[in-house]
Amino acid sequence: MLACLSSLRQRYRDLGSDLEIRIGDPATILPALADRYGADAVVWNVDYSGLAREREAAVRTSLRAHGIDVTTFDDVYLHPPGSITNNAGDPYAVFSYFWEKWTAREPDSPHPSPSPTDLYPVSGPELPTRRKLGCVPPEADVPPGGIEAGTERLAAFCADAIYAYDANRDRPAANGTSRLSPHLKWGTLGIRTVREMVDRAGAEAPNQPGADSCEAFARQLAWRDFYGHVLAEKPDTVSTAYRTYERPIQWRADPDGVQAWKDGMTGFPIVDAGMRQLRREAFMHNRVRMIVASFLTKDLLVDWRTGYAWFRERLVDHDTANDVGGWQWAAGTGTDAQPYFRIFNPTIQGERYDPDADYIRTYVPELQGVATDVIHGWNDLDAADRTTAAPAYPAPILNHADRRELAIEMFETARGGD
DNA sequence: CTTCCGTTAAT
DNA sequence: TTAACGGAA
Repeated sequence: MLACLSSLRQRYRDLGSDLEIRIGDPATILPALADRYGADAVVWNVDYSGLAREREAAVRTSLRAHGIDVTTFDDVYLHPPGSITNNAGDPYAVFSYFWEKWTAREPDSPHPSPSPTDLYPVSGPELPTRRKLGCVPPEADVPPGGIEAGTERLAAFCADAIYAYDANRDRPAANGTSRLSPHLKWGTLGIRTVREMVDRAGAEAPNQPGADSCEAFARQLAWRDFYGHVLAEKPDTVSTAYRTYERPIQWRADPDGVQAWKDGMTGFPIVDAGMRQLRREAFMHNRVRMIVASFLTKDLLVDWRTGYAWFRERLVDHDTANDVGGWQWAAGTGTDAQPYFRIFNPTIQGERYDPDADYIRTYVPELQGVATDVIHGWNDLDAADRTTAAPAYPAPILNHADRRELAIEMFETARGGD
């Protein structure tokens, strides 16, 4: 966020103005600023979460009371929440049909930047420090932020890696994802610009697999729009289940298990690698996000909201709609008709998506010199062999097969069975 | 025009 | 298991 503010401030300075930064209640600060500069109107892009909408309503009321006009734009999504419905006019609860409608719809072109006339010579307080903002995690090694970094990342991705996206996207060691999520979250890339570049890459694709790969990436942009639709339609789903069961799901309290999960000390290598990447980089590969989410909810049997809160605190790309959507999907309380008993096996996931265990070794130093089959077989090794292979790495903290049975039972009970 | 199935497919 | 569709009733 600080890198983004710094980048935006530089843009205004280059134009002979500045960015004025205030911290506090926008319903008080914005009318005061508008008065001070004699502004007729305040303009912003709409945010769609429940809290954001409450905030906006308060700011709007306050500005109107001061006789100041408000204009808002839909800028976050390609197709704004509510704009895509099923044939009955209702919101979609399943992605695949949403995707059909989404692809059939012509997207807007990028909007031109406002022309810089009548800029004021403002001077606000300096950027706050990470420490002053209470940044968590202060130690994380985050990628460069800001408009320039975002533009560079998009250009680099669309020039090359996007053609291998479909082949690499589920291989965390390949690092083949776009890494655009922080820029989409912080607004340092416009979604229409992203879509335009992706479409252009698709049109210029050297072959059919390349074009299909670009479409596979566009599908991820559609997921983002989909979860935006879902959250705007049901803002309560930030804290309550999208799908309700007959009885409340009996999640467990397991503070030790949750701590091991957060620390990357569960003894399931792919889970631990993901959780440590999160601490180290404030980022996690998306395939691994699904694996760790399944582990928390279906192996530790802990409420998805505990996991969501941790992601919200640690992820540089935390986005309410995406993270709530993803967590509820993994927990079996969300959109997309899924058999509730579909539970990830962390060992099989590790073998399938990190076959050479390179991702695991990158983030779990205790396993650095350990053979691939020993890493993937960690669950079945006996204690003596574990100690020999990697004395500092923990034994599995639970039995997946047992927990899988308990998870199924937990959902059977919630459905109203015995 | 509404409701009732059969079909399809699901990060 | 179930949303969504679409043709049949």
